[in-house]
Amino acid sequence: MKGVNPDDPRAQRTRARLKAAMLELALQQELTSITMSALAKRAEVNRATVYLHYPDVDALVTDAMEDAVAAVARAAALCPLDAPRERAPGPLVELFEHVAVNAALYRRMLGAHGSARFAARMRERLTDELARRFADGRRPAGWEDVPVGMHAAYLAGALVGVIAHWVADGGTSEEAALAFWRLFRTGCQAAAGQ
Amino acid sequence: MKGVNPDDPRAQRTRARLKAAMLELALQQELTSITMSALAKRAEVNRATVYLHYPDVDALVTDAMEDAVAAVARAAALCPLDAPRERAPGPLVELFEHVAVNAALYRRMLGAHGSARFAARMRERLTDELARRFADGRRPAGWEDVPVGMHAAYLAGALVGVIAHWVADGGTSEEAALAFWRLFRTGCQAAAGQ
DNA sequence: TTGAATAGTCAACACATGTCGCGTAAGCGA
DNA sequence: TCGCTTACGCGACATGTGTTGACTATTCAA
Repeated sequence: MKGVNPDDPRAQRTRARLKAAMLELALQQELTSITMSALAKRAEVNRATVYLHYPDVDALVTDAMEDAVAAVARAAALCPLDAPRERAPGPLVELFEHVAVNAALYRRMLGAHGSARFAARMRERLTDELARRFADGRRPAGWEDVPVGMHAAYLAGALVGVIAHWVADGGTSEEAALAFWRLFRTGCQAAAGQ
Repeated sequence: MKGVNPDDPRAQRTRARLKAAMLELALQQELTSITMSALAKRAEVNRATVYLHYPDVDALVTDAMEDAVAAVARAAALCPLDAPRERAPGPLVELFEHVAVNAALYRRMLGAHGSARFAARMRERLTDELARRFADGRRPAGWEDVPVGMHAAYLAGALVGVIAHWVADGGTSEEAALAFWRLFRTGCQAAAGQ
């Protein structure tokens, strides 16, 4: 990892091929068994070149999943808080559908042989997105005496926990989205009512 | 990792030395930079011997932290659900105090360069412990239409999320325990009241 | 106390890793 | 188009990894 101009078209192509190769390999084997050598070979890039862009496999994994993480964080922050308890809001359903489509990837990423960096990144993005939203005033009522960061971290962790449990155990995305929404929403409306 | 009798006193001594060496090294450097060679040297054990007990660094990390994980899971399952919202129950406070004492370790374990296996193990233990408790009938009211596993995974993830955020950001264990308890408890009592 | 079972040590192996310096060729500004 | 910059390929190097087989020493049972 020296300095490589990220805007150089050659560098962009190389990174794109490396990320594509990573996603292909991640579908076939555990992350811990994916080597820099195998990545370089599949991406048809010299092994030394990989280190010009990523210091290790984990960094490449995280970058390859960045779009997915951003989509999840955005969807989470878009959920209207006043949706009825019995019907999960659209963005949340779409979030779980996105995870369902890429379930094999998320299972690998969040599993025992997954990526600590990805999991940390996902929690962090979710926490930041929710904290920003709460700071904007759009925060569920009833927890004004809890720091915004804590509240955001609580919900971000809960979402990651439910996703990890769901992709490992199976079930439809509708069930998972509704279960999460009920767990969140009940506390929310109840707190407002007392 | 062939077969080694776990009860053999020689094997027990070796594992104890390896786990101690791991905890020492984990306080000094990132987990990703801890090598089997360094572990073997510090534990005064031959490098080849390490592989008789642990297939990789992550397995050793997880085993070294197993007692801590068990303590956390036990404490979480012991919390009385009817404790007042303004005062976190004893077991929860003790849980956060335990984490505070070992904050440096938890920060490493749950951070970006931490252990996916440890994080997954902790969530899993917490989920199992809570699910067992809920199955025993000691479950917060108001979520009967949510699968027990999902509920347990939600809370386990939330706890891990709060701990990760707290050890990264700082603050007293009392504050953290109370914040978590308020986040959980409000939803809980509110749900029962409607 | 003696002997069988086995955990540990040691040296050595093929392979992966991370990092060089050098040469080539793709990209960009004038 | 020309020339400078630099991403990339290539080969090589020291080090870490995971495994093996032979030897030593600890443990436990007869």
